[in-house]
Amino acid sequence: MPTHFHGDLETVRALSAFINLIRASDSTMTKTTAHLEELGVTPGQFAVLEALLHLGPMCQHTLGEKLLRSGGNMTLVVDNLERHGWVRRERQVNDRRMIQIHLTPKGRRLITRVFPEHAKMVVKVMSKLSAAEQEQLRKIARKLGRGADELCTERMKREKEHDNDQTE
Amino acid sequence: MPTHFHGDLETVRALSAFINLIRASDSTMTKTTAHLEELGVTPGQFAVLEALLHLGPMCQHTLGEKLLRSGGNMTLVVDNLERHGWVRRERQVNDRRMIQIHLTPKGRRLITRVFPEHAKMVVKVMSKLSAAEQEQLRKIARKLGRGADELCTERMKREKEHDNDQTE
DNA sequence: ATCCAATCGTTCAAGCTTGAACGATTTGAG
DNA sequence: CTCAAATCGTTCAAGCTTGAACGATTGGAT
Repeated sequence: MPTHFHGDLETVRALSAFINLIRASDSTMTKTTAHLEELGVTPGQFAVLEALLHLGPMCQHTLGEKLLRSGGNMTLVVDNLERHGWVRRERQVNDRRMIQIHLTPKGRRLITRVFPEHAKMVVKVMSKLSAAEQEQLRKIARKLGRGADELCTERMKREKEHDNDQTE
Repeated sequence: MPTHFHGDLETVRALSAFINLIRASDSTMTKTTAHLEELGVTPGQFAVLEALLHLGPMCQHTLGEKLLRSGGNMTLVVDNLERHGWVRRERQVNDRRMIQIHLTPKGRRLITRVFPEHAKMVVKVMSKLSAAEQEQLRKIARKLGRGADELCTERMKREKEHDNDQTE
């Protein structure tokens, strides 16, 4: 969608980059997760399984941070994964607040089989870009994502200090 | 999240670009829509109001295409916007299947007031990138988005032909 | 003129996502 | 040690999103 907004150059530039970023993300995500549907695996579930496969067992909170999802969401997704028998919860003995999530053999078999298909689909979608463009995209997107996250944490820090100022 | 996946160079490159794209989109979207919350405007509602402001009245189906949302979703979002008195439905006389969505004066006042704040936030988030980087991002993301959409329509076309082959 | 296919909006069930409130557990300051 | 604050997972209400099924309407082929 072209931005039919007329304003100063800086704003138009930022809005154009933004809208194209969002739409590219939307389209590629939809495209690359379409094949999961028939397996009864949701994108959220796939993301958890993939993280567990490539990063190893971890507690739900860490999982939520990695995947940018809320705690409540992680509980639900892990519930569903557990119901399918793809992961198991293991209460930590040294800190009983944490519950580490492990792939079951069944879950490992699933994600090991499904991930290559996913990777193939990503390669196919990305092949619309040259290798150099993919590299540029990676660098720029990484920089942008980091920046946005920093803005969020900065704002949270400010609000926290502001709260402290008020309560003192 | 680093991809701890080890495979051939092409796959690693595509996956790295992909994951950073998704995360950048997620983070910037979250950041730039945070201020809408306090107004009782959801991101989906904001998107519709903005489209109506900058592109003019249009029917729900077109709206769904522009915003990459399903028809059922558009019905719900327009319902909620109508409930707030921000838009009105107008049945077309020449084709009674279509319903054109118009901004009400109240809705126009709202989006006219809110959009600049949104734009300011986008500029702020994007300012982590140089002007040249923003331009590169726009071009690459646009190319990628187009490519992914084409893949989708191609697949739909193939499936359609396949259906025809079967029914014939 | 008739009828079939396509288009558009609605409805519904299912699932995802979030934020807030809550209980259990741990940590650290005094 | 003691207790307040922080951390972690759970629960819940609310809202978003989709796909499929459905009725209304239109266009085109015969």
